[in-house]
Amino acid sequence: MKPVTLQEIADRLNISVTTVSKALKDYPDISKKTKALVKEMAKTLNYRPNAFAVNLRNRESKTIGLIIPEIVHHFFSSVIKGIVAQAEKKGYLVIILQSNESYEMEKKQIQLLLSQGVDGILISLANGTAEYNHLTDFMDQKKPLVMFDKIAKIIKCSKVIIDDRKAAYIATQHLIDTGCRRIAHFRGALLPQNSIDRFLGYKKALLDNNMPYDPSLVYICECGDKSFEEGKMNARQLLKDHNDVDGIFINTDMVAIGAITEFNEQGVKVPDDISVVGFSNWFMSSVISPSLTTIDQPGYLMGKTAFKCLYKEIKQIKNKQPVVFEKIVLDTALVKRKSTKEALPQMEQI
Amino acid sequence: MKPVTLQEIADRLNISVTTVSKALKDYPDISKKTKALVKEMAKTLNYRPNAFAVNLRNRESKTIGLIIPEIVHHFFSSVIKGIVAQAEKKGYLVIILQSNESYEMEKKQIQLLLSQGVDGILISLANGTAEYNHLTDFMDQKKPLVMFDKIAKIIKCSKVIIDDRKAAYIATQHLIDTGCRRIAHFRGALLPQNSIDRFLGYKKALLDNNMPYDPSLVYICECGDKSFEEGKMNARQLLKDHNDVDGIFINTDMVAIGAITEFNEQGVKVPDDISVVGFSNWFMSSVISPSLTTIDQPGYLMGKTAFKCLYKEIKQIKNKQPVVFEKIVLDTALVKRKSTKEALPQMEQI
DNA sequence: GTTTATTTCGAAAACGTTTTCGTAAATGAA
DNA sequence: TTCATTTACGAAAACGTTTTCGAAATAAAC
Repeated sequence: MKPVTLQEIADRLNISVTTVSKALKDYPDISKKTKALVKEMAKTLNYRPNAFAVNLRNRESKTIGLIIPEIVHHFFSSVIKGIVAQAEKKGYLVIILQSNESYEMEKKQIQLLLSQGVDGILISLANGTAEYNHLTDFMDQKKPLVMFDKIAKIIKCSKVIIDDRKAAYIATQHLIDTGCRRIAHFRGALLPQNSIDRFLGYKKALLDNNMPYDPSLVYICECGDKSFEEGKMNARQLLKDHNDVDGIFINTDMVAIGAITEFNEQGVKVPDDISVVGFSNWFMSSVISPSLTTIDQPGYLMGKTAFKCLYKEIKQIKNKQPVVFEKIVLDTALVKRKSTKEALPQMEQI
Repeated sequence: MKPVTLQEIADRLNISVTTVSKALKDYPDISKKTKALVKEMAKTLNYRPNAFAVNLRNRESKTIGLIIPEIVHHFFSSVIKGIVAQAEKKGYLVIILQSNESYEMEKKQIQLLLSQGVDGILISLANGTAEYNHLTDFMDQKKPLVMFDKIAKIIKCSKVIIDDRKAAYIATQHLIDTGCRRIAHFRGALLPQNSIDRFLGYKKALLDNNMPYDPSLVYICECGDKSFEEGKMNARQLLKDHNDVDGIFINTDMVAIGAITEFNEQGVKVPDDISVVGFSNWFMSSVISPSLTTIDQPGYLMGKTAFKCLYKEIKQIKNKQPVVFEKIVLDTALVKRKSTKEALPQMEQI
């Protein structure tokens, strides 16, 4: 009942462990006859190499770690799917951990992955992360780390992102193009780079259109697991504070859906009274009423790309080649739906 | 720059590897002084045990495998979250694989996990799975496997499920209680147990209420990643086939949302013309219009429970205790929303 | 027939840890 | 002092694999 080892095969064939090992790996210095014999025996005994021994010997686990802020999340679960699918193709397995947007957890988890001996890490930073020693600790072990979506500009490693600033600019411009003249912004937490960039894109679009930037129109939400409620609350507050707002660009779809729900309940017409643009293109956004105009964020592709990037670096390190860090920017697209009005004909076109 | 080992610590302190190992693990036959010395040195050198060596020696990886049909799925991602959280508490890491509802993939993935040396497997079966040798292969290695949600009755192992039949009965009864007299059912694929059970619950509710069971009112959908379209298609077909149907019990929320969308587009009023009850209670269901009456399925709890169950068995096997298989049935609840009418006063109550 | 090249195999070390068992030194009892 | 006990440590084997290196055995070349 014991698992069968190389020794077992060797004994049965009256040859050495060395020969068995080599035969199974098609070393050129083993005769065809022996190879056939060994492989047959391995098959009949249903031999499978002991991963622990292989790992120890080869100093690699064919396993990578993945840390994300939140698993129950349309975007992130799409990313997971992309990563897992691509990893499996290359014979890699993925260990998933959830930081819950907490720096402390993230730190612990990196240590955990380090002591588990993963070959690399893919990470999307927690909102609370402002220090990066845990990340550099990992990279100091000559192991690759690739950041995606929520990154830290300051850290030297490969990154897979979208152009948040540009996407936010386009989203805001769309509000302007469809007639909005006083546009609010529900931004994300203060630290994350993408939340900052989206805010900057929003601001730039206003200024480029000669519209004043008014800080009192910017509301903050953490975008954690209470996003929906945050959206409702912010919307309620906005209606109290400003009765002249006719458009909002919102950091993420779930918050936008909360806001739309609040507007619906209060009898505020979307888009006639207020237009709304979200961010991420959750599936849900296409089925709510009115359906949500939003920025499509390629989660699956981002996961796939991030793994490819990590894989490349794992290989480079293994082959003692210099690793060159990449910054890959994926395309986004504005998805026009019913939460914004039809675009007005532009002056230039008349 | 090499990772520090027990040997390194031993050399620096002029003691043996054995003593270092024992000191770090607080063996009683090492003096307090030596222990202190060793631990201090370990700390200053930032020693961390080589997981590969530990695994090899201890024959365990502190890692479990998780196979689910689909990652981008509200219910399953909730399950993942529950599993990962609970596993981390116990020092276990979770490797995730997605079967894509394919038996072939599922089989390959079990082999992969086996050769990776996971300590146990949690699995929710693919729709296509009708043979179970890959599962018994794994269990033959004296390693525990726990099934959840989509299970196979025939396999002897622990299971964490809900009472699908009862839940479906309650859902159908609710349609009857609110005045529906001709009730259709969009069922899931043919093989999965839960899809069968939900169908049986639907049927029994009809018969218990002296309503005829009409097979032509049962539509099948695969409930894969095309669920939304399936819901729309089935709804369209239903409207063509039967103009007298006034209620539908639908196997899963995403399909129900597709159906409601189709009804909305065709001007069929929900719930006035047709009432709809879904299954799972995706978050989305609370925000679509009309909001969806559905069965709440405790994903997070199911994940948590499944891991606990697996963990118990891992311990039992390690301690050479007999393992007793459990069948844990979690509670569900009917969530009444706007896609069904108010319940009629019952005769008995008048 | 001798030398050289080629083919085929195996001994042994290494990866880093854990644990059994033995033993020397220190302590206690007599 | 002597014997028994306790305390503190280390040698060595084991986990199963991979790879280097050397050595037979065979074939080829002269």
